Amino acid sequence: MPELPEVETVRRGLAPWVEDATILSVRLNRPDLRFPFPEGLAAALEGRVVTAVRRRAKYLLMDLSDGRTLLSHLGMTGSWRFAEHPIDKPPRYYEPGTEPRHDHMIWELSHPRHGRSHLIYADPRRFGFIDLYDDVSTSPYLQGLGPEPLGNEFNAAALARAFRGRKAPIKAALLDQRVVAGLGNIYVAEALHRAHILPTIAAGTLVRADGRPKKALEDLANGVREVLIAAIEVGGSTIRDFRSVEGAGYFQHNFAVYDREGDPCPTPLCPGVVHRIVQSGRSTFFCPVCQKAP
DNA sequence: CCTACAACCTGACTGC
DNA sequence: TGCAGTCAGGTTGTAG
Repeated sequence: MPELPEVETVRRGLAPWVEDATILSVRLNRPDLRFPFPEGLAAALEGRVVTAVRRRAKYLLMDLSDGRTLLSHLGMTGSWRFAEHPIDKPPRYYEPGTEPRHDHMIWELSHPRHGRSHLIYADPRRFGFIDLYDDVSTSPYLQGLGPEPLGNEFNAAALARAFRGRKAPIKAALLDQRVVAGLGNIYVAEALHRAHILPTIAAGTLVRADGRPKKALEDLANGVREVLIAAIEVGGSTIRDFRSVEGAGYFQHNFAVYDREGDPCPTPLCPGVVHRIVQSGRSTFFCPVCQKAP
């Protein structure tokens, strides 16, 4: 899935075209994604205006004119895109026999300035999901999420509070959405490399005995922020099948370590080579020379 | 509290 | 060309 930069890229791509648009019709091509679609989803959406497109962690939130909010998670392979073809006679979405297999939900939109369009949610692996709330802040998915890494509450002190006493490897701890919300396998690897921290060390070793953060945690908080900002600036990463609303992102060309096993470490003057190990079943990429224990 | 692993799915790629 | 095996950006639940 899309991690935070990819979801933010999707949000920015959707917002200008979807905010203020009326959902004229909703077509569901199957009953479920990872979970069943909410009861009466199509009827609940039809006739509503989308008033805002927001993001929290890796969740996309669409506020509706009746006060409800649609929450969507893209899983590993979910995407929102507009139909490429001209919209003439809805609801004839595709030529017979040419319908893409994974276009699971299609909205017909009418926008006061941009006119009509079809917005499609596709998801080959169907790890994504959609839900609808009267008050989205009550959604169990949003409960317990850590701070937004680009918000004011995220800093070294927040990391120190979360990591104090924890023996889990720092890589696993950063993937924990309760610690900081929105990081995934790619950006954890990149942030740890920027901060020159070995992914295998226990998270608690970055906290001083008095509970205050060691210098390395300042570097880590900065590394997280910097890598996310840099990725958002170029539209996120496009690997395998991720696409933003408007097309490809380019951050994959800037990976320092992710999926670069055997490549020279890009840290200036570092003679190291990128290694790959497996931690809790997932690949970790790092440089064993310039990434160290504190 | 911790780790490992399986499960949910399809598609892309590798090696034989 | 085909086929089996492996791996993939996430989350959740289980067992140990």
